[in-house]
Order: sequence, then structure tokens, then C-alpha cells
Amino acid sequence: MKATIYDVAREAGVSIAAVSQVINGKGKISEERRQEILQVMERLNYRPSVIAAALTGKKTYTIGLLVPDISNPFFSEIARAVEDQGDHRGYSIIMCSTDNKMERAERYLSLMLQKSVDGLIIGTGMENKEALIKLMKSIPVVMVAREAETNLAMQTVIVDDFVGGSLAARHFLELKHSRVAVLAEKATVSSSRERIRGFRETLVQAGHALAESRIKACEDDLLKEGKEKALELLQQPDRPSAIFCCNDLLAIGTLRAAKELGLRVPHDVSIIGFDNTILATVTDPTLTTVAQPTELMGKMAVDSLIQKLEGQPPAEERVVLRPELIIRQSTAVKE
Amino acid sequence: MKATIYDVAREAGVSIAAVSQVINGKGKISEERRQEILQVMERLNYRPSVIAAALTGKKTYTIGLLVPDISNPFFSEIARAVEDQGDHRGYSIIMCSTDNKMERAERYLSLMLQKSVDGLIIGTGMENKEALIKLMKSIPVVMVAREAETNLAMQTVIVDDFVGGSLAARHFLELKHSRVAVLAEKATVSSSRERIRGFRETLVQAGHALAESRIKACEDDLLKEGKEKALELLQQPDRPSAIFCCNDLLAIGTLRAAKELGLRVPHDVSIIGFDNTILATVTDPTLTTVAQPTELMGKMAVDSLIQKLEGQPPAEERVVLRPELIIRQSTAVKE
DNA sequence: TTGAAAGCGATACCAA
DNA sequence: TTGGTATCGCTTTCAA
Repeated sequence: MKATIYDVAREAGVSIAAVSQVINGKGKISEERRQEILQVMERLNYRPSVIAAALTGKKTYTIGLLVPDISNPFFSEIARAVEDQGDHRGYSIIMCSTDNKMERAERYLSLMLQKSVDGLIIGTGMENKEALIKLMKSIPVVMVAREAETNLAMQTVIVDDFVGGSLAARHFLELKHSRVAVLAEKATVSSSRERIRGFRETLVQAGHALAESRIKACEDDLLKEGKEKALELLQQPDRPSAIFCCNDLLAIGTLRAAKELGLRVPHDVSIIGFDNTILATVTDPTLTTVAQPTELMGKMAVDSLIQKLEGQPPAEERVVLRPELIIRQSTAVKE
Repeated sequence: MKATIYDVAREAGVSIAAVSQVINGKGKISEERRQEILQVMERLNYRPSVIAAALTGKKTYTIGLLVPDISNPFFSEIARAVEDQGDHRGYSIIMCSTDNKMERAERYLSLMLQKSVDGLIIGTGMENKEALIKLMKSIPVVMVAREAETNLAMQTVIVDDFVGGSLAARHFLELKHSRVAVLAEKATVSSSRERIRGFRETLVQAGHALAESRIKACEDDLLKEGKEKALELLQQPDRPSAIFCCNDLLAIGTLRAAKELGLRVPHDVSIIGFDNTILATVTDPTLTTVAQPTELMGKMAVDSLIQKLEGQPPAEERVVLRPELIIRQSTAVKE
């Protein structure tokens, strides 16, 4: 069996209180006793139980991370950054893929609460405002890469999606594309909405319109549905000469649709993605995409959460990072 | 504050024991009382604390998952499968990226033990045999996608890496390539070793050799180092006409190296990857690769672990799945 | 069928 | 400085 604090105390001939003190480095203890106890701990290969400590009010040093899908490269990159910074600060990460399903998200949230995680990093939509508000009363939360759907004050680390969409539109305009379309995630995904808004507004300012029929949204399997919807867009009368995709996965679906229709990218149709995941660098052609500072976002989210956990003065509430357009081969001047 | 079992008991006018019984559905309780208590629990929005329950000997319903890197698509796909099946069976997943560093792995392991996870799924190398043996005495472990480096009996869900390497070699041979090279992960990674062994053996049986100088290994950043080492291989005198890469990331590095040298794939050099991640489907050209049944592996690892946790008769100890060669565009008959 | 009480492993307060 | 002890929230005998 694993050694407990009692075993250590007995072996060392002291009280458990003494042992607890050396574990936590608090209280007064003679250096002599401390060393003795330390040795016994070593000998017994003793490791204090986080569970037991948590029961007395200490933290579990565990953070819950909610994302739509850990196997989506964007989120696995976020997850890696979160894990690294968490580890660095002494916290472990429990991962939860919600598939953008509110039901899954809520089940996971309730579970995280039961498991007494110290805090939550949420990178998935939270449509249920009330649930979020209630949640925040019981546990510190920071949003990452997604906006909270409430007007509640809450820590958020995000990229400026509006600007991101605008960047994409401007690039298309510079390349003389005005007959454009958008492939997005479903409307409940806040980041997609903002990206579209930025995209459209920039278009409108330049005197162009973006009809609703030129926007298609995908529910679930981004790759598969993305291709299907892209196929629809590319077969519309007066085919768009450029498509803005709200993430790299969708852009790949579009790439495939174009190929299937015998359209050349960027010659016949230009494509812009979003996220700048590893995928964007390996496709054929490589993807012009709007980059998010993934690593930084993960790191800042963790720091922001831990700051809250440790009761330090909250830092900036909203951190809005700048997206950046990475121009590769999937975009070109309109023929 | 969160409601506790005491709150429920008081509100319902019963003892905490009674409440505990309805939580766990054990013991004898009149249906009437049960309903009353259930209602109070509902009203107080009571959720039993996993922490407290765990302290009394129950499980934490948490599994630790160790992989080299959660942002490597192969492992994020495994992770997703593990998470889904875990969730399905009522378990949460704590993720740990080890970067194939024994030091990180051991730190994480000790941490998982302190956090009282119920079991471990290990998908990263465990070079330290003794540590592994000791580990297995204190907690159920199943290996996934990696062989344990001990002769200890342990649950393992793996693909036949030897056959995988052999599949690659056979494909090259059929395409008349005999001047071949290998790009691998470092020698401590068991899967790479086996793949190379299978590759070489098949080559040898066909009367060809594979010189040590034709094998390069990467330590860390697979993409970056992969490209560097591939560059070296492709600049050797008597340049290899085909390269077998031990995973898709390395294959992409090789693709880049080839491009940098102005070599066309597959015209000038054929490339085979391993894993069949999403990456293999989007590259230019798309990658011929050896596929692993990722989803199945994740699922089986979880089932196997939970079976152990729940003290059921252990199923098969070693599950060896068959890899499959997926032929795409990165391989062709030698000129 | 119900409840009192003894742990589980650690923390922290209070005496000594 | 040290140690005794109540406590955290829950499970589990064991009597009643």
C-alpha cells in the first residue's frame, strides 16, 4: 500500500501535525526534526495525497479544459500550450471535447465541479447564459478563443475575430475579388459570427455586398460537411471567385471540393482559411490563412486563471490579440 | 456554498447514511424516503463530491493519458478516441505530454499517483523498466501504440509495427526502389525501432541492404529536424530514390526537404509515411502511408483498462492490430 | 429500514 | 516547538 502521513509520523516518532508542517513548509519545526522526517518520507517513498488535502480545503491543482474537439489541430495546439503552462505552474489538465454540443458541455461542466477542479478554461461556445453565470459563482472561469455569450464581466483571451475577417476581405479586395462567399461553422459559434461580420463589413465599405445565400454553415464534421457546402457554393450560378473559410479544416474541405469540380486553386478560385494550424502549411496549394497566436493564447489563459485562483488582483479582463494574415499559395489576383 | 450530504440529510430529516444509500442505490430504503431525499437533492442542486468519495476508497473515475505530444495529430486522434470512450464509460481524462522525455514522464507519473487517478494509459516510451514495474504495482496500466520496454506481462494495444515497416518495404520493392533510406524517431522509441526492423528485414530478404548511414533519427521537433535530416539523406552520394518515414510528421519534413532541393515527389524520390493522420490526406502530393486504426486503438485501450479497474477477468493481454498501407501520390515506380 | 459512529488522509487551530 | 484533535464530505459496518 501507499504510505500515508500516519506511517511517516509513526516511523519518525512524531505527530502527524509535525509531518504536515514539513510537507507544507509552514509552522515552526526544528531543522533537526525536519531532516529526520524528510528522510523517513524519502525512505517510505511517501507522496501526500492530493485528494485528502483537497478535502480540507486545499486545491486539487487541476484545471478543466473545454474545447470543441481535441483532435482539431487548432485546439490540440491550444491544449498543448495550456498543458505546458499548467504544468509549469503546477496544475494538471482534464480535457473535455464538447463537439460544440451544449448538452455535452453541460454534462462535462457538472462533472468538473464534482471533481473539484480549481478552475475552468473554456474554448467552446457557452450558449446557455444562465448556466454560465451560475457556473462562475462556483468556480473561476476564463474563456479562450471564444467569446462568452453574456455581458457578464469575465476573463477572456481571444483574437480579434472581427479584424481577422476584415483582413481576409481586404486581401480578397486587393486581389480584385468581389464575388465572394463564406464557409462558416454553425451560427452559435461566436468566433465564426464575428469573422463573418468583419468580413462583410469590410466588403460593404468597399461597396460590395455579401448575400446570405453566399454564406454556408457546417454543423458537425467540418471536413466532410465543409466539402459538401463548398461544393454547393462553387456550383451556384455566378460562381464565387473567392471563398473565406472560418477555419483551416473548412478550407481543406473547400480545397477538396474545388479539386472535385476540376477547379484550380488559386487560378479559378481563391481560398483563405483561419487559424494557421499545421494543416495550412502542408496543403496543396498551401493555405493563405489568418493566424492566431495559439501558444500565447493558451499560456495567457492559464496565467489569467491561476492569477484568479491564487486570489491575486485580476489582471486585464479582456485580452484581445491581433490576428495576422499569412499569405501563401491559395490566393491570387482574379483572372 | 455547494450543498453537502449533511445539508441534504438535514433538509430531508434523515441521516447522512440514508442519503448515501440513495446516492449509491445500495442498501434498503423505503421507496417513499428515497423519493423524498431525491427531491431534496434536486432542490439543493446537490452533487456528491468525487473527492470525498475517493477518500473513502471509491474511485476517482479519472484516467491519466500519457502521450509524447498531444498536438501531434496522431496522438490527438488517439486522445479523442480515449476521451470519447472514457466519457462513455464514466471516466475523465487527464492529459500529459511527455515529449518522449523520461524525466517529464516520471514527473507526470508521480503526479498522477498523488492525484489518485484510477489507471493509466501510456502511449509514450517507458525506458525505465524498474519505474514501470514499480508503477504497475500501485496502479493498473495499459500501453497503447507503444510497446512496454519490459518483459513484464502487461495489457497492450498496439499495431504490428514490424509488419507496418515490412509493408512499406514491400511497396518500395514493388516500385523497383532498392536504394532506400529511413527517417525515424530517436532509438528509444520502440515503435520506430520495430518499423525499421520490419522494413530492413523485408529488404534483406529481397537481397538488398540497408546501411546504417541510410538511417537518420530525430530527437525533438519532428517537423524541423525531420526536414534537416531528410536534407542530409537526400544529399548523400548515390541519393536514395525512396524514403520511409516513421510517421507522417517526418514525412512532411521530408516533403519539404525534397522541395527545397528541387526534387519532385514521387518523380525523383518516393516517400512513405506512417499513421495516416489527417495530414497525410492534405499534403502535396498526398502521402502514401501506413495506417493505424487510431480510433479502435483508443477505444480498446480504455475498455481494457476499465476491465482491469473493475476487477473483471482480464481480456487478452496483447492486442496486436493490423496496419494497412494506404497508397496515395507520394510513391511511384522508380524512373 | 434506519441511524450512530468509525474511518479515509490531510490541515490547522489550540494547548501544552 | 510540539502534539492532540476537530474537521473536510462521504462510505460502510453494526446496532437498534
